[in-house]
Amino acid sequence: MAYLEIALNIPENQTFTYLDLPQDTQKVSNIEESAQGKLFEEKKKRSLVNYKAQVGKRAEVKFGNKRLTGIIMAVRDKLPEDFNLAPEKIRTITRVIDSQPLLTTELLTTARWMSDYYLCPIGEIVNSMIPSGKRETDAPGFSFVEDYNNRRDIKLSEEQNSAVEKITRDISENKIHYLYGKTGTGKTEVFLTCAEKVLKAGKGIIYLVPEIGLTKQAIEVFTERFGQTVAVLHSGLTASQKLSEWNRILEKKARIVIGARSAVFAPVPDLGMIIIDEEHDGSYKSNNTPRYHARQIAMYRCARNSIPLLMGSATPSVEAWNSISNESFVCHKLTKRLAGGQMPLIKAIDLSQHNMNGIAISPPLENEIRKTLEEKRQTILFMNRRGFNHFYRCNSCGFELKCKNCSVSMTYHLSANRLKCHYCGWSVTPPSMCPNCGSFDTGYSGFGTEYIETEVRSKFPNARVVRLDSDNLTKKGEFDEKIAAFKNGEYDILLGTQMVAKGLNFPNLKLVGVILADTGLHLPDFRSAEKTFALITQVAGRAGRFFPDGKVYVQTYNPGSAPIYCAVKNLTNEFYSYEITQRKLLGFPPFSRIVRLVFRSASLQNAQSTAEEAFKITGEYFEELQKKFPGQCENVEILGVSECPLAVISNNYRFQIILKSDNIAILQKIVKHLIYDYRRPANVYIEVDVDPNSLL
DNA sequence: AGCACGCCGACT
DNA sequence: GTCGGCGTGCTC
Repeated sequence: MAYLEIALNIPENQTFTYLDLPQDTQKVSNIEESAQGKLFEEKKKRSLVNYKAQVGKRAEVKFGNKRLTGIIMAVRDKLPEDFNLAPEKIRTITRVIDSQPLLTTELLTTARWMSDYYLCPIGEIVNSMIPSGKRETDAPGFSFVEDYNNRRDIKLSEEQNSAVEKITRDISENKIHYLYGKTGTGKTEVFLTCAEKVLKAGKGIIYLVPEIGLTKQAIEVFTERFGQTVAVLHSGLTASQKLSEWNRILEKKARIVIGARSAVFAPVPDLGMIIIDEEHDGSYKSNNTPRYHARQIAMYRCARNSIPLLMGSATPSVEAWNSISNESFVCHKLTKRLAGGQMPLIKAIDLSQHNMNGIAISPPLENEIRKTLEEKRQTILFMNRRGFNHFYRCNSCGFELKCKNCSVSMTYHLSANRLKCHYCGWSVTPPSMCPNCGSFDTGYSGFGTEYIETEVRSKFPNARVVRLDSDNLTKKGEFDEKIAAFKNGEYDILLGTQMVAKGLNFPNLKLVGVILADTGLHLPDFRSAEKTFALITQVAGRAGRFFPDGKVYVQTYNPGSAPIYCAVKNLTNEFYSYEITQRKLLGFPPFSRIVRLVFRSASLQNAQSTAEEAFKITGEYFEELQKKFPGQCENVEILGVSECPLAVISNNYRFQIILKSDNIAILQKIVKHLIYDYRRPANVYIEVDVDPNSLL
């Protein structure tokens, strides 16, 4: 009799023990499968086939009175010594689903590490790794370009060649390489050539792109280059299609996996390299449990497999820039623009110099749009995130009120008529007189996207306007359709959020307008400057690449703020050294580590009181640890309880506690104690976010 | 996560 | 007197 340890997708930090089915009901060998022929196929369709139990396969079990699918974590012939459940309670599994393990031992090791690091039950981890497909299908997820011989001969520049040479010099060494170069300097070609070399050495590759970067064109580039050996994992695939791609990878039929965040779990045998394109992109961080960062997982897998990790971006994350500076990443620079494109004219429009009462488009931008329309060329207007918050601002001097403790913008709360810091909870009554210049002309800033659309349509009644944001994109493929239509010249003005900022080339585009660069800047979030800088720089880079006579207009109330000034003037080094100094000063990553706890509930009282109880528990446990391990817990800060900047999301009230330290292990220990040894009220959900990407 | 069990308010 | 609210606890 074999006992199976099974991880189920439930929010409990434990596995469950089941009995394996008796041997004679198992269909083990392939010979048997083919001999049984039709009968086997029929049974397979009706999900009646059972396979030999093995670690990494899925098993169907009865749990309580429902059917669940779990992952086999261990197969044992005896119960463990410390097993303290009545043996008669152990049930027998319904069946083993897979003929071959879906999770390799390498991935199971990664899963256990993730469970510890991200403080998430192992069952939830392994279930987030595998595609949720129930049955395999033969339908491919995309169409192949059949011809291998079709490959164009691409000549690399000297810079590109030298980068490839250095990166692939030793591919059995765990080095982290960073390919830094502005848009248009040919990073993709370096990535592809490195991938090709690793492939030739008989090893597999994972190539990660941001969610919105995984477009039809991107997939075409890959399949054209590598043909059948490419597997694509993207959100457009059905669960079964994902599963069949997964199996092609396991069987080594596909050796290059391209995909968004979750493709970092691809079960590539003999993995030889992981490549992360657009490393700075926020979509690499998962926004639900487990809240992992694909870069972190990639680092772990590469270290364990002793293989290189290759990342690249024109606007590295501040963490990455810091690692480049202190030489823990090996940097390779690309400086020459290949297609001869040039930086477009970038101009900041200081909104405090214009009467912006009730309008979002300043006269200079309006004039430029008009000119562009007259020339029968196209305009893109970028709106940042929906303006959800209001910030105190002086209309005379542009002064904005920031928290004295945290240096983040204070958010106005109408109900309490107070300005609050969402980071530490400190609050003040809004001053009627500007503390900077004494003016009484103070107010609150913030735009809505619908409002801007209305304004554009009324200012340019004859222009054909299309809006692209995640709110109005419900149907799959609608994004591609609208983009294609704009490219075709069916529209004159494209209104979009950041999703339009990347990887798009429009031959007839002339003008790019950023409606309000400050929106991002004002978010009470330590990454807001970095994000603002990256957005403007990326927009400008794309623009210059595809339309040499193009113009980029950046509207702002803070033309002098570091991220906006540096982005507009193309002062990259200056921006990063400024931002790194700021982070050091305020003790933010990469100079500290953060774990964020969010308590959400439909009941405000429950959310708040649970957060306060948790605050007490973590505080007490921290004191205990201090006594037990003196000297190790010097730099721990527990901040809270405060309302989240996004205080209500889909009718759930949100409160947060922020734990900060330079020692992540201590924070993990404290939070582990809270979430696994304390029973929260059932109607309060605790989000645990290790290394949060934002504090909203 | 679901789902059952169990103890207090408004109704045929 | 019941029907049903959702708070607490368990599932191998």
